[in-house]
Amino acid sequence: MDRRQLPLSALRAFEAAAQTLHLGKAGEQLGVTHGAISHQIRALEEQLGVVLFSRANNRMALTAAGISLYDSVRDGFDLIADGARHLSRDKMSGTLHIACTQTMATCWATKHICEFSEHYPNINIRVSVIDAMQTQIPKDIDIALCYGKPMEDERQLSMLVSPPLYPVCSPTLLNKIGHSVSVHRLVEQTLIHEGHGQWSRWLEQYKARHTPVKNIYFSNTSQAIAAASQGYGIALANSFETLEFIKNGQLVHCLNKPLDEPHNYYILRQHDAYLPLKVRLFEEWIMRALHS
Amino acid sequence: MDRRQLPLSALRAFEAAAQTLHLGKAGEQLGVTHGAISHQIRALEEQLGVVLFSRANNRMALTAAGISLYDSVRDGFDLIADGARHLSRDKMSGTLHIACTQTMATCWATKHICEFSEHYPNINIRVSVIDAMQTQIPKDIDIALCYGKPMEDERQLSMLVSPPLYPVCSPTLLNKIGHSVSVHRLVEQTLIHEGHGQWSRWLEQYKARHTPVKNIYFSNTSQAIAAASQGYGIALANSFETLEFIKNGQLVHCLNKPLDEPHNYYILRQHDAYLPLKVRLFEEWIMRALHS
DNA sequence: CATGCTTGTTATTTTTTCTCACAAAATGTG
DNA sequence: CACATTTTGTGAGAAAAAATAACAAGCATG
Repeated sequence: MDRRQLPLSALRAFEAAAQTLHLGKAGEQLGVTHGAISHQIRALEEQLGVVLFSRANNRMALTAAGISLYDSVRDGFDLIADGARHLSRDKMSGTLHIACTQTMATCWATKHICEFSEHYPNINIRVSVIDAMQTQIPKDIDIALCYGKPMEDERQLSMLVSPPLYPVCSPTLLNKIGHSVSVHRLVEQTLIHEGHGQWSRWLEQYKARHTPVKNIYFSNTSQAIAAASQGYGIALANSFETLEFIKNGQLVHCLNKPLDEPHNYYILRQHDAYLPLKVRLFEEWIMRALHS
Repeated sequence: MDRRQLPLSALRAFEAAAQTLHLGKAGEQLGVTHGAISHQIRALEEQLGVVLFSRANNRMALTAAGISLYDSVRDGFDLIADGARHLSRDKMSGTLHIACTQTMATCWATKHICEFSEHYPNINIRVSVIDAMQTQIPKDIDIALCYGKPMEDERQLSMLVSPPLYPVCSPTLLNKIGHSVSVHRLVEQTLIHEGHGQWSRWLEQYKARHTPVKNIYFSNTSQAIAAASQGYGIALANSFETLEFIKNGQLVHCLNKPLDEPHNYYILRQHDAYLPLKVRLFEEWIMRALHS
């Protein structure tokens, strides 16, 4: 029996008949007459070359082959019906456990997580903070938004965005230091670090031999950005992290010299063959947000 | 999505499209044009109220909902196709391990086992001997033919035949003792026992107070029958056990007084939810043999 | 033995599905 | 950039499949 020419309607009729063992009731289930069921079953038996029912004594009973086929068909249709049932937006439920870095939760992801939550009102969202540069995620996390060096792992879906880091500061500070500042003038300002050594690489990339005059170190980027937005110095951050601040006028790019970042935003998921729909939906949501 | 009105044709078209991500190729798989697939998918999306493909850039890609549905549909159809594939007689293979008592193998079951084997030439048969009155069967036995008191167990299928035991002897012996022999005359002959104390119950049922004159004891019924057929005395046996001997003229009923037997022929199977088709087929074969 | 229930069958009608032809949009190519 | 090619979408009509209605036949039950 070729997969591509399964007599599906006949199999559905057979299923109903096998369940009820009564052509009339089977027809009622499917909203047709007993004749329709009879036709379908006859055609099915002919096509398979196997007798599925014994019709002795005016009563239907499954043959061994019929029982065997019924097992398969019932379970197959159950699988399909369950799959179809859970597709519609209002029927989706359960909790989606998302994890992301502190910085992402503060700067970029919140907006998209909240919009996702509004769009799928019956999915409960729980957000946990994890460290950046994650390679494995805890068992209770469905999906994680990470930032770091791309890993080769099938569970890991690279988001293919590697936004460059720009020096940013408050507009006030930019006015003070002047708009067409040189690399050498820039590094005379307070540099706000966020723990990943990115300023060193930026300075190296732009051949800034000068040791920076003053440095402030934070443990994560959102703190660094907050400090920069309040005028305390110049931070290095990418457009995802600074998007809202720049829109609000709290931050500006103070030099058009990006750090080419080998780091990436990526998604980590549990390694399940059957990824739950809610996980796939969130992934799709994030991907769409990134590419628009 | 109600189980009884799944749009099966549309789901099959969807499956092909999801696999190929190309309406033309999907149509080719199913032997239709791309237009047919397009119609079906459109109808499916409308009925489910869910977008299954993103059609941006002249290229099809599954949405999250589409992936989820595809998982279900693919596996569901696989299940059904596999079930249908294994139905036809010449495609069945593997080994069926049957067990029965020594007596059954000698007297009754052999014929049916061999005819079954001829009818399903690709199923290998292995027959093992087990003790009668079995309540559990070894793990490597697929199905067992037993004889004993009916047990209440879901794995046990009573065959509902409880054939009465008749006194039988060779025709020569019957001529010697006379055709219209009384119970009291009968028990003056050599009684051939087979280890289950059935003669005692027969004598009790027919109020034969006389202690039988001579007794021979065998450990199983086939030995007792062989002895009786060779004229050594009178055995008690049922029609299943004596069928061939009576047909051949080696044995005759020597008195029309049956022992009402509380024992039964029954079938024991492994307790699997999915009983393999070959097991069901053999069971069906035996049941049909019994009721015809 | 008659009545009711169940399955089977045939001709016909209804519904579904498919095709064909063309449209629209995007991609790749010279 | 124009043009051929590829791919999906669509609508009317054709083809195919499925369902119906009405009746036949077999069996069971009372």
